Amino acid sequence: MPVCCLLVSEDDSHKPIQLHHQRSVTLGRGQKKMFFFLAVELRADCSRGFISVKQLGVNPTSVDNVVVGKGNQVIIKPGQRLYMVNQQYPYRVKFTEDTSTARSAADLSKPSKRPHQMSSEGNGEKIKSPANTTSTPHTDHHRISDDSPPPKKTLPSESDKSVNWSKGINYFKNILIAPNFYPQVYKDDQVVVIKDKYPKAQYHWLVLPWDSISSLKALRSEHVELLKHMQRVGDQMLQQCPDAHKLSFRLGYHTIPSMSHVHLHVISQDFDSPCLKNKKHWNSFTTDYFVESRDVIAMLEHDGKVTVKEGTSELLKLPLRCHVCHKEQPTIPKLKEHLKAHLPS
DNA sequence: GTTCTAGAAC
DNA sequence: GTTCTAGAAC
Repeated sequence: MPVCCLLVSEDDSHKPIQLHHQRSVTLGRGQKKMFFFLAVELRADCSRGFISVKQLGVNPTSVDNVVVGKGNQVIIKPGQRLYMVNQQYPYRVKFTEDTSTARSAADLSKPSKRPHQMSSEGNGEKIKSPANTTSTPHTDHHRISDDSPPPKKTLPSESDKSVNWSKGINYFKNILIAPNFYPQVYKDDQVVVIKDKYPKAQYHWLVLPWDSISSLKALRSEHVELLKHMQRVGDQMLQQCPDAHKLSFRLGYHTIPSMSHVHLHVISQDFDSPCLKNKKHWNSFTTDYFVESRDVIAMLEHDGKVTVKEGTSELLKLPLRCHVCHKEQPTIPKLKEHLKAHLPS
């Protein structure tokens, strides 16, 4: 077969993917089962000049304006545009005899590849953010975007209806497939940073590893470097935060997170947010329910694991106490009124 | 994780 | 009467 089929990334995020005649290639099917939702199966027919596209996972795939849908298969011909992950990654089909610029699709479907790499290569890739497209002077190849404080009210979204926040996989699914509502402010080959959908302070980011770690209990010595990296990335968020000089921040973990995917909270200590509504919210950030990132790392280095004291969940029921002056407050509204006194002028 | 709401607290 | 919380439902 003299003709070669190429899937060309329109945003030039990587070299064209070469597809061989009648040989199925699955993109986005990583080592981790949780990423199966991203998978798309491609099979080129070089003699007839089309690629059949089958959406295996829930990752919204579309050809031009037509959504493929999970389990469905469509044909894409030269001139048509294939989108993966909610119109994020556009591709065009090209049939050519020149294979010099192509990168074998086999490379992309290796099990060790993480799914977000299906669109680009290397560490610290840039992130498209509709909110802000300026680069920061702090990094050469990382783009950190949208450093404005969170809006007082969050926008409703279609995807919210399908969110089950208690399951890490769904949380991840939404981070990846609905980037407009879960803006990725940074990502590299190890982690992704998003703004907390329901920020409990003026600045509240989550640093999530691509590789799923269910809870602090699952952490082992081998995770030390990842956790250190997460903390560095968290610190980097502060470097580009315009209010970092006047606000204080804490970086840490909830000992018993409701979301089953280890994530580092980077949160300013003003706790000035309409999303902070109840005792559980407050105590989860101001009691020992919240453990400092450095303490988790130290524990892991020292003991090879992280132990959570029994009865930690009871801390969430403690009376409301100001984290600055430790004065007890009777209700959330009173606490919020009190906190204003500690805000920087 | 959030939203909703009955009933406790005031 | 209103405000606020806590627990069920999602």
